Amino acid sequence: MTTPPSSTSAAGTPSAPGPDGAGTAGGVQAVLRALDLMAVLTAMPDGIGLSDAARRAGLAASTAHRLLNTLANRGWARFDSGTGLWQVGPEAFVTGQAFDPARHLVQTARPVMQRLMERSGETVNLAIRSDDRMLYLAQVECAEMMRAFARPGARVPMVSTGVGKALLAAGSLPAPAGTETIAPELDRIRSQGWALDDEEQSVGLRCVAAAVPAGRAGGSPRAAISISGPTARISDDRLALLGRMVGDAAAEIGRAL
Amino acid sequence: MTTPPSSTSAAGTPSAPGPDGAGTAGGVQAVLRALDLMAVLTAMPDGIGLSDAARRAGLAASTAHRLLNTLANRGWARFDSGTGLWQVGPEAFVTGQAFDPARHLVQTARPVMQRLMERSGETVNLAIRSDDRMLYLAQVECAEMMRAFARPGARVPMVSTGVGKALLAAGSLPAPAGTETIAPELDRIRSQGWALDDEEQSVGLRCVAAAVPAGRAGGSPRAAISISGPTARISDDRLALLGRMVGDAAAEIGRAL
DNA sequence: GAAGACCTTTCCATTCTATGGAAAACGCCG
DNA sequence: CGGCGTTTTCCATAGAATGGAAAGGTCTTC
Repeated sequence: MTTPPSSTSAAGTPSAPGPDGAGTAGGVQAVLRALDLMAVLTAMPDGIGLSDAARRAGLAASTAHRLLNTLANRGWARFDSGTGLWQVGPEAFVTGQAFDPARHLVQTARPVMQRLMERSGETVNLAIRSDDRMLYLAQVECAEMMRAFARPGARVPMVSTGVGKALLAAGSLPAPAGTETIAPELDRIRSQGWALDDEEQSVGLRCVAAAVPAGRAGGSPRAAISISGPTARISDDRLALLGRMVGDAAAEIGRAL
Repeated sequence: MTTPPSSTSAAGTPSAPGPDGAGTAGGVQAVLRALDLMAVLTAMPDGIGLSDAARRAGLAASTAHRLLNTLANRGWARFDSGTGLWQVGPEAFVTGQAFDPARHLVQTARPVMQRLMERSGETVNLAIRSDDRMLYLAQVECAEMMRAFARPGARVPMVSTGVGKALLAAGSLPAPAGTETIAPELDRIRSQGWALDDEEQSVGLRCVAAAVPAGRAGGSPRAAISISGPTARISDDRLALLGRMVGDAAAEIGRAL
């Protein structure tokens, strides 16, 4: 059940949730602080010490200590007694897997991505829009070890990446700041069917991308896939071929949805 | 559960009172409640209404409303205005990807898993121990559409699954309750090099599994991989062959770590 | 079409809870 | 050993979270 326009199970359709208390900016303070600590742990996947984490989150050490222990009690953070550092815990992974696009999209896209990787010989990525950036959901790496830059979970700007531009050209709304500056390029993308990121995101790295058509007709695309590799391999004379391949794969994923 | 910083004080002070306030059981109440709500969202990946979520978390509707909005402000929950339901948000996915084993283990294991899937023709899973259960981290699905039962993020008992028994046989500690009852089977697993789950976890589903040797010598294994498929295809006369394949693949992953 | 049922959202006085400073345990290095 | 940075505990206070009640919606039923 993807998006039935108006049919709801039983409840009255609520409007968008607004901030609850005008006095409490953003919500419940203790929860916001705990989430900020989780963000700190996310930024330091190898672990971080208590006082360091407290500093980065702008908290007193005793407060950070209490909050981290609270998070650990539910498995969202964990204390590595070997290194003496705090890390993201297993529950965060479990819950992250329940993020809807990660379940459905990745599930159906991965086989197609795998075949695309085999045919093109390059790493293939899947991303969706999240706010004004692109969020990488999955990756199928090519054999050529060429440390990719965007791991799943990473976010990148829309206007400087293949996946982002492909989605913008397909009419993703609202248009983020800076879209105007690449309007001509978006036109070209629409006519040729694929987008190019020519070392704009990472030096030496080129990406060829295409938007995944929305499952339901009339819907606007939410995801895009890309082939990425060193400029040496993604050469000018291969662009058209790779563009066709990524476009076909994107269409195939769209059909499978 | 994770190990909170230990205060293993063998020295002088007689530690009378409970740690960090006997009044605050488990930690900061508001945070615990918010995490409970996240667990509710995790259990209902397709979304859940506010009052339903409040009921399941044992909270007043107004409290749940406030906490969900707080979570949404940081992107951990999201309100789908189409369905009027609350879901896990993108930040949970981002943070979940920072869970250490998901980064390293999956990264290095996936190519090997892919090859194992191609050679065996069956779905391949990777799991680690989390508390007293096995947590599935990654999956490489076979072409034969055979809806697998364990998606990444799912947790299963150790004593009734291939991956769990393989890890127990390899000496994972502490031994969970019920280990004694399968002691003979563990002996067999050790001698033959692979474990079998014969429809114990899911009817009609057989798994052949092996533990991934620890990266560092002397360390105890933390992960295991399995081949799983319908009993019809994982037939008795293929068991030995599949067992050898999964054992070889596990060894290869261990070497690559 | 009006009443009813149910869910969501806002508001606010009260109470309980989170807070952070201080000091105590701990570990490290010179 | 003595000093320093860190982690951990404790506690009085301030302030934040709480939940009941009521308002605002939507869909159903009669």
